[in-house]
Amino acid sequence: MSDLKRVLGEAVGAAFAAEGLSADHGRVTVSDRPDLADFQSNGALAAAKAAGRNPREIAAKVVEHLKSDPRLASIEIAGPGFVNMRLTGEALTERARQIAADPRAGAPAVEQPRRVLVDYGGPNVAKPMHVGHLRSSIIGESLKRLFRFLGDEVVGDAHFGDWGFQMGLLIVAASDENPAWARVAEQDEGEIEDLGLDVLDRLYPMAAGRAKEDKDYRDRARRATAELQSGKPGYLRLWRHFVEVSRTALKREFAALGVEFDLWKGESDADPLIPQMVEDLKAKGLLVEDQGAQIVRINREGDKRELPPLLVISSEGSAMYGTTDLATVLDRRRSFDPHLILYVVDQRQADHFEQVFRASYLVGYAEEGSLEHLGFGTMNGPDGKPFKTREGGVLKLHDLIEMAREKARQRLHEAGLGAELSPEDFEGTADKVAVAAIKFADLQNFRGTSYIFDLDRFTSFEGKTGPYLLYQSVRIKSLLRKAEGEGHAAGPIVIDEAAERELALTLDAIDAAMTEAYAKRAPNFLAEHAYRLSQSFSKFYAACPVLAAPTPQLRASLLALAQTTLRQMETVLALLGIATPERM
RNA sequence: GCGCCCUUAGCUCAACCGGAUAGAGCACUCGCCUUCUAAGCGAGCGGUUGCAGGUUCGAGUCCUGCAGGGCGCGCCA
Repeated sequence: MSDLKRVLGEAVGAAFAAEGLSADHGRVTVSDRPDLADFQSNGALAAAKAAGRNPREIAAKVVEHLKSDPRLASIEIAGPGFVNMRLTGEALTERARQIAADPRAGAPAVEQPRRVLVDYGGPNVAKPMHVGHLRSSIIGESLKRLFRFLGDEVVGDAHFGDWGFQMGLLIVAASDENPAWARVAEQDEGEIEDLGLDVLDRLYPMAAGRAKEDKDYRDRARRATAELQSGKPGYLRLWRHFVEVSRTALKREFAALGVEFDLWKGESDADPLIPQMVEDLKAKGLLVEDQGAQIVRINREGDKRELPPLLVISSEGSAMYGTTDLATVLDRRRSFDPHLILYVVDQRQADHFEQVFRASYLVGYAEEGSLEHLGFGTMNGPDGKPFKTREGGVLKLHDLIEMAREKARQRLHEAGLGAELSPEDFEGTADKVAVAAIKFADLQNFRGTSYIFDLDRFTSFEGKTGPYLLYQSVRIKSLLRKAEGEGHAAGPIVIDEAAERELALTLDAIDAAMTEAYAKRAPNFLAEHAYRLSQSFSKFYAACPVLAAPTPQLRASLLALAQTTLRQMETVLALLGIATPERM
C-alpha cells in the first residue's frame, strides 16, 4: 500500500516518460499552497533545464496526459511551470478507508529488513543520570522503536561506561575513604559495606577533580586502572560492586523514562576480546608504537587535517575509550553481525567515532559505511553553555521528571479530575503527562542542533507540547466511549467537508513522515507529524460534531475517522516513546 | 593555529533533490464554552533568513569571503 504522494508520483512520472523525459521528474510533494492544491509536481522546471525546453510547455504536455485521471478533481499549471493537483473526494475516501483498514495505520515498511544495533552511548557508572543524559536516551529509544516498527531487526544496547580510567579513580578514591574498602581492594578480604550510590555520587566528582590537579593521584588512578584490567581480584570485587549499585539505580531512572535496553552490555564486556583484536591489528600491520603507546593511524588521502591516531594501548598498558569501542565492534560482529550500528552520542565525540570507524574498516570488523555516529547537540543553559542549575550543579533527571509530574498534578486538580480518578490512575496520568512533556520538548528539535534547556517549556502544557498530543488522544477516547455507550458504531468513511479532507490528507502523510525520519535518523519528523495530526483532528473536532451528526451514515463515517486518527496517533506516539492515558 | 557545527519573527524552534506568499508554538491583541474534554478552536500582530559577493529562470538551502557563537584537536570517557 502506498501513500498518495507516491501513487501520484508514479502517474506523473509516467506522463514525463511518455514525453520522452526522465520519470524521475515526476516526484510529487505535498503542496506548499494548500489554497491552490493538495499536491504539486515541480518536475517540469528541472526537466526543462535538462532538455533546454520551455517549462510551461512541458508542464502542459504532462497535464494533457493526466487530465483524464479519475483521481484528480483538477490539475493545472501555475507560475513558471508548477503542476497543481487537487484530489477528488472519492480518491481521498478510498485512501482514508485503506488507512482505516490497515493494521499499521498507513505506515510504510522497509523493503529489505536489516539487522541494526542502536548504541545509546552509555551512561557511566557512578555518574547519576542528569539532564545531559536525556537526549541519548530518548532519541536512541525513539530510533530503536522506529527502525523496529519499519521492519528491521533491532537491538538496543546501553553500552554502559564501566571500564577505563574512571574505574581506577573510583578504586583509589574508595580506598582512601575507608580502610575496610581498601582492605577489599588490596587483600581481597572482608566485606564491602555501606558503599551505596550516594557514596559513589560524592566520590567520583571529587576524584575526577583531584586527578586534574594532582599528578601523583592521577598516576595512582592510572596504575589502578591497569591493575583492574589485568584482573587484580580485590579491584575486581570492588568494581563489580560499583557496577551493580549503579546499574540498579540507572535501571530505575531509565524505566521512569520508558527506556528499555535489550542489552545491558558495558565497555568491560569487550575487554576479553582485546587480545584477539590486538592480534588482528598486528597481523594487518596496523598497530604501531608511538611515544610508549600502541596506536593505529587512521588518516586518509584527501583529509583536510590530520586526525589523531586511535590509541589502543596506553603507555601504562591499559585499555582506552577507543580500545573498548573498537573491540565492541568486533564483539557485535560476532554476536549479532549487524548491517548497521547507530551510535547515539553527543556531537562532541564526532572525532572519536571517526577514529573508531576508520580503524574498524581498516581491520575489517565492519563494512565501510556501516557505522554511523548520530550526534546530537548539547542542552544549554540561557548562557549558551551546557545546562547547570542555579547552584552550579547538574539537574538530576529524577528531579526534572518530578517537577513535571508536580505540574501535571496541579493541572489535573484545576480541571477537577482528581476526584473522578483513583489515586493510582491519577498518578499514572500525571506521570504520562510529565514524560510526554519532557520527551516531546526534546524530540521536536532536530537532533543535530543544540538547544536551550528551558524548564518552563519542558513543563508547559499548552501549544506544541506533549500534553497537547495526549489531550487530543484523550478527547478521541472519550468520544469513542460515549459513542459506544449510545450504541453507535463506526462505518464506511466518506470524505466530504474541508476539515475531513484535511484530516485525510494528514493521515496519508504518515508514510512520508516515517520515511524521512528513518532516512535521516531524526525523530523530529515523527514529532512534527504527530502534532499536525493533532491539529487536523482538533479542527475536525470543532467543525464536525460526531454524535450529533444528522444521519447515522455520516456519524459512522466520522466515528471511523476519529478511530483511525487515534490509532495512527498512538502508533506515532509509541515511536516517540510516549504513552497515552485514558483520561486527563 | 587547524578542523567541524551553528546564526531564520521579541523568545524557542521548523522548512521534504534548490521552487510559488519562509512556517509552528510561546508572548501580545481580539472573538468563541446551555451540544462529543476550552490543556481547545478561529482571527490578528510579528521576517532584508548574521553581513558581502557568486552560480541559477529561481537560493534560508549550493560556492567564496567576512563577522559573531559553540565544539573538538594523543594516553578522560
